Amino acid sequence: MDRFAALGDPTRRTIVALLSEADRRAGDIAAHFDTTPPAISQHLKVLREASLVRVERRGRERVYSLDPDGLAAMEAWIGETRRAWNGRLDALKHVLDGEEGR
Amino acid sequence: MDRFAALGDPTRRTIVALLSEADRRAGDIAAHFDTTPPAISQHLKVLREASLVRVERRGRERVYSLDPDGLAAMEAWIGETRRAWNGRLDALKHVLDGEEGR
DNA sequence: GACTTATTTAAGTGATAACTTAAATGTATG
DNA sequence: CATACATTTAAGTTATCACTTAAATAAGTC
Repeated sequence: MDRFAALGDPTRRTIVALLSEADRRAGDIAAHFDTTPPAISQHLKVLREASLVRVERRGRERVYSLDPDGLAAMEAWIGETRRAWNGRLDALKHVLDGEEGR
Repeated sequence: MDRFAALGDPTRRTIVALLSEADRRAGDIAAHFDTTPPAISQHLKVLREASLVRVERRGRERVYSLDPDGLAAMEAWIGETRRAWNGRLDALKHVLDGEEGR
């Protein structure tokens, strides 16, 4: 599952938001939801594989933290796409202003 | 289906990229893929409902264009999430520098 | 070392998403 | 106005996803 699909699930998006505030143990993350720990564990696996979060074993606990690289890559894709569109808009403006030759 | 889920599908992401380059008729979009026109039409419906693209009827054709507001909202969410994380990082740096009281 | 605690892995189920073909809608054209 | 064209809607199928419960793994505690 790619990064965008990973963030397509609202539960996973909430997890990412939680981790943007603070690193958290798996159990603490699960406590934020109505679902069972295994369900959250599976979501965390998806986020891990998408390089959106990282884990660190600490004793019998696992502490999750945000992996900013994954989010940065998504933001970059969207930003580039928007910039391409904006570029077209600017080109149109120039035409309307009679500046197409410059 | 929310915006993030809409962009979770690779075909739809390609459609968005195509529309960032130029407005296109539904049939031209479909021609870029191996799938049938109905499949693309369904993808376009999802993108429309997510406010990621817009349609304009032109005779018997429908011209699709990017709706930058949807992309902007996604970029904003990611940006804010990343900023929150960076903020924590900065706070940590201050602590390490012995500036936690300021 | 048995027992509890934290988390994951396994296996199975129901919902949904993406595709297909066929039919419907609406517009241009001879 | 009959026919072709562009696109969508409908209906059905298959694969995938998110969930559940049960079992496994691993690390602390008495």
